[in-house]
Amino acid sequence: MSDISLEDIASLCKRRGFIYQGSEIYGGLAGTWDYGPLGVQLKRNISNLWWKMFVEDRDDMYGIDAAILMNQKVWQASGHVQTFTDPLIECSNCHSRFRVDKTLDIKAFTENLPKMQTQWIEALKNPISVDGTTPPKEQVDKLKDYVDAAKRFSGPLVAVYMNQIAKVKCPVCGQIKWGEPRQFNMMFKTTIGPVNLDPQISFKGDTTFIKDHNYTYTVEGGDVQAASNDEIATNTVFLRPETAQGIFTNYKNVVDSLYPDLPFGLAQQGKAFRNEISPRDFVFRAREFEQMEIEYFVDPQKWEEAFEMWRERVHQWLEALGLPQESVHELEVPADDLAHYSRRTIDFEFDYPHGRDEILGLAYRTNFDLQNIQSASGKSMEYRPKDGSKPFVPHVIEPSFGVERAVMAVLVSSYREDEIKGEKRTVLKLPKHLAPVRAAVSPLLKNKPELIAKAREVYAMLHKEFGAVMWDDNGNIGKRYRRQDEIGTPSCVTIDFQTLEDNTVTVRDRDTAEQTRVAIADLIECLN
RNA sequence: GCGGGUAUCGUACAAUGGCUUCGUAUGCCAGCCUUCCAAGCUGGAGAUGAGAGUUCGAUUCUCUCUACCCGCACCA
Repeated sequence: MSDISLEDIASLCKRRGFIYQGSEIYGGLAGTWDYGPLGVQLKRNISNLWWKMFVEDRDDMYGIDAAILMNQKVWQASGHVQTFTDPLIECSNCHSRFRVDKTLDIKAFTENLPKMQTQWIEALKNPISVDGTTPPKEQVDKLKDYVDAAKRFSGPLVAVYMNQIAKVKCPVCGQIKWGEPRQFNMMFKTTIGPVNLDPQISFKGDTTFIKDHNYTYTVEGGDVQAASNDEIATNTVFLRPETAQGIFTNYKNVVDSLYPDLPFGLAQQGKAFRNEISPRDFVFRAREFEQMEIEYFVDPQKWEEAFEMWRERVHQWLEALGLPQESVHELEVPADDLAHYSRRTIDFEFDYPHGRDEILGLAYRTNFDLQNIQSASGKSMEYRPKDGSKPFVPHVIEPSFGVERAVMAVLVSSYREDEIKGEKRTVLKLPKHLAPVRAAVSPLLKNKPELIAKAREVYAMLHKEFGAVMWDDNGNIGKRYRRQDEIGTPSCVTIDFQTLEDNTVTVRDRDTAEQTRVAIADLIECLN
């Protein structure tokens, strides 16, 4: 990538009304971003293009728009509740998971930690094993992992990780094969209805049980103790961490109402929320973001051809965004890194200023989600082929897109600093179909009423045709061109004295700075 | 979450324990001027992220918080 920095982009975005820090006036809120007039137009142009390419232009695709708030069972069935809880460690042997801070005694390790870290770091500098030979690479790498983990986690987490060395056994299987401790819960929680309802009180012997929405208390001899805050209250709902589940939960509705031929897909655009530990890199990783997702339902025998079809479509999409081919990379996720539900995944990556990073994903999710819904709801997710052959639960190919990541990639790849006649300029070479302002209309001079009047006519005409057309009579003509360059306006239309005589205008091109004389009658066609 | 850095008009930078509380450029607003690539003139609005502390006095020193950037980690 070039030497464009994220700060250059962020600065331009703020200065020209694309993107602002969320809640900025109150000091901001980490991981949130607000779109200004130009930003929202750019973003919409991108998501509208997506909708057109993947829904409207296809016979096998249908749109839906599910609620953000969904029954908590959605997230229980999908596995999100289970895996998105407090810091956990997993036993790699029996896959039991434990609350790091509750399950294990950690005092001894905490005390020994600094010493152990020092020893490890020293050992890494000169990796020689007890018998004087160089240890195998895997062993050294493993040791590096330990040190990384030690640096990464503080307090109880580190301590638990130390258990690997300190021979604390898994309470379930007795083995010592702990994975890394992890913070799992990334779902935002909220509550439906009033929270402080009257608690239910019951008695048994000398003990009083008080249960309200979030806690069960036991009262013995005057002490009240929280006995459990682990269970999810019935009025708890989660903000969706992905839009995909809104599609899966409506699969049956769509089949029942439209009965599309297989294969078919459902598409959805919408906000999703993740409580990221550290939002980063401008809008790349935010706590509130927008996804565009497709679940494409297929006969399990035919998943590979569908996968290849989408892989090709994804490339067409990236091309339509105007991203340079050399900045886009496919990363085949290795089998042992695949999510448990996936049998194949390709991450599509883009060269952002902060490094190569994921812009979208393409995953074969098998029938994992529909199967889960079927078991959890007790309702059949089977598809009955119209030829009378045996019903089955369809498998799924999932292309998943992040809107902000697309916006950012488009901005990055169109941002240029070049020169016109020895003067520096900043220009966004946005594809014409994405530019927030399609064209700007200017009277050559601001103090000549006849020019203004004519320019207003032209502006009205173009505004009616394209909508996103800007009137600009600020400063002199050169300034206006530069201003429009900076926001990526592809064409500037200028009304001069010749216009008054022959009804032609000059159209100035953003990229070449060349001007052509065009009859007003041909203008719309010319700008198209 | 860990470590490092930053925070001054919209933007990019400057300066200062006080004196009239802050300069420059650009942008912005009003007016004039201007016949195609950031010309010029006049006038104007606009800032020390938030909160505490030290001090006679803090934008400046200290602490806390918040946000962003960089390096890790995380990204199911």
